[in-house]
Amino acid sequence: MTQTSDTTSYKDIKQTVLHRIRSGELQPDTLLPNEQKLAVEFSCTRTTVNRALRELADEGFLERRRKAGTRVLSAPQRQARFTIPLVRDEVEALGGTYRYALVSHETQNAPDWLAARLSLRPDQSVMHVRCMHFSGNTPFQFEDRWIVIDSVPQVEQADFSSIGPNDWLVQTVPFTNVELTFLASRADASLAGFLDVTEGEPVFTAERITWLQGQPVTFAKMYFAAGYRMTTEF
Amino acid sequence: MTQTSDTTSYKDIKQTVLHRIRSGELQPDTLLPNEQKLAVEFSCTRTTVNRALRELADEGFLERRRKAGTRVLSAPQRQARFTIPLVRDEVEALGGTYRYALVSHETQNAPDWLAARLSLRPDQSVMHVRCMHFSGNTPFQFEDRWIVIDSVPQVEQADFSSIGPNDWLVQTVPFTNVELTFLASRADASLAGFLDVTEGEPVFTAERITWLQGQPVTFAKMYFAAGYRMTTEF
DNA sequence: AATTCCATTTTGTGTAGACTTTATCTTTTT
DNA sequence: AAAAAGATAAAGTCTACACAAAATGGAATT
Repeated sequence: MTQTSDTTSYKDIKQTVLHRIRSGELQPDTLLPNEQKLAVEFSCTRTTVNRALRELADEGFLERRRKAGTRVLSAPQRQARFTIPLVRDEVEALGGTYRYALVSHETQNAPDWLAARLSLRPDQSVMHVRCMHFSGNTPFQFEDRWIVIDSVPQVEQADFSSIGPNDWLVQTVPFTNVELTFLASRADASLAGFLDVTEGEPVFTAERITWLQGQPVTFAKMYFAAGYRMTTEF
Repeated sequence: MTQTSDTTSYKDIKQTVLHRIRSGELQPDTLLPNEQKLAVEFSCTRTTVNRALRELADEGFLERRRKAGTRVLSAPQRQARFTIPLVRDEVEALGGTYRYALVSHETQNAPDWLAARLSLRPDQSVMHVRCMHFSGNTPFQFEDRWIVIDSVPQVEQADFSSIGPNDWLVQTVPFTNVELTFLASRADASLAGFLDVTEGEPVFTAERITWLQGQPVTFAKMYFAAGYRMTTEF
């Protein structure tokens, strides 16, 4: 179907099975025929069927268990996949010109709440960086970030006046584990000033904790300008 | 490594390659050896290497192009996977007792903004349902939903006094396409009453548009109680 | 100098078959 | 009846090989 070729591809099978689910031909909780039988039906090998069903299971449509078989999930575990863009990319994708400005940075002992959050010893020192991201001259995001110096000692040589701490970290410790949280917070006087909104306004906020092989690397709060919407399709 | 067997599995290869990336042995933008060579290195077939690299590319670590080869992504396209839970499950996972209450429902012509949003004809009628989700006696979420009757005619027989519109829709048209948006909004007087917060407070809000094979099915705004946090790890 | 064309390399995907792992079901034993 | 043991079915994964598709880099042509 998809290609001009005459063989049945795993993509064809995915599409067909998905169609059967959506049309109601395959009811939720129904058991599918086993791979062997589907292979006969689609006149292809079991390998091909396996890949199709495996991917559909990955995508949250099916549940597969050895010996038990493959069944249609009744409450589809649909998963949204957010691709978290870098601020620069996001601004540019929206047609703006990206501009970065450092607000402040200083090294200090980890405040208690941060030490607790990241499981730091109370004496560990962190670099506190605050900065702004603009789209043209419009505030886009205010970033409030702490970086654990023991985890990234090079940070003491970093020059955050020209490069944002996020960009710097992505370049320096690119592959990390992340805990991401979205919430709505309230603009206090200071934040209202940075984002050019009225004090008390709702602000879409993302918190991000980053770990490198079990070591806490950074905690960031990102406050987005009024009207910001984080959207995804799936 | 993972198993007791003596063959190299695609999981071993994934782990090894990922480790080489994290440790800096494979720098961003570096080209990996081709599948043939890796197969020799890991003494397995190219098929096995292919699966490992394909999955790592899926997960956003690598970029693969025919003829060009496989390279480490410099700005890892890490994707957050949010599993969107049903409200009931979410409340129960947090240790609460789920309770549902219908606030209002009525059939009407689609308001202009909704017709525009969902590409409806101005005369198409929709069912407007408002309801509350509680954790014990604490407000958890206020749901404001429109359902396109032409797309789901059965909705006219549905009894939303006992079952939530989301649960009903999941049962009725389980497999759909979704556009999901997160934002921060401001509690107006009515919403403040429902969620038991002060008027003007920030409210974490999710909007969800659902399509069934190109047909708009439903638009929902979900307003979460104060302090709500949507978290994911990846 | 630019463009078109083509060979080659690399990933993408299919076939055929084997062995492995796990969970379920059945049977047997307690 | 309950618990333990064993048979078996289904998915999971690997090997070995083949051909397809894409895109790149260089050669040929304009």
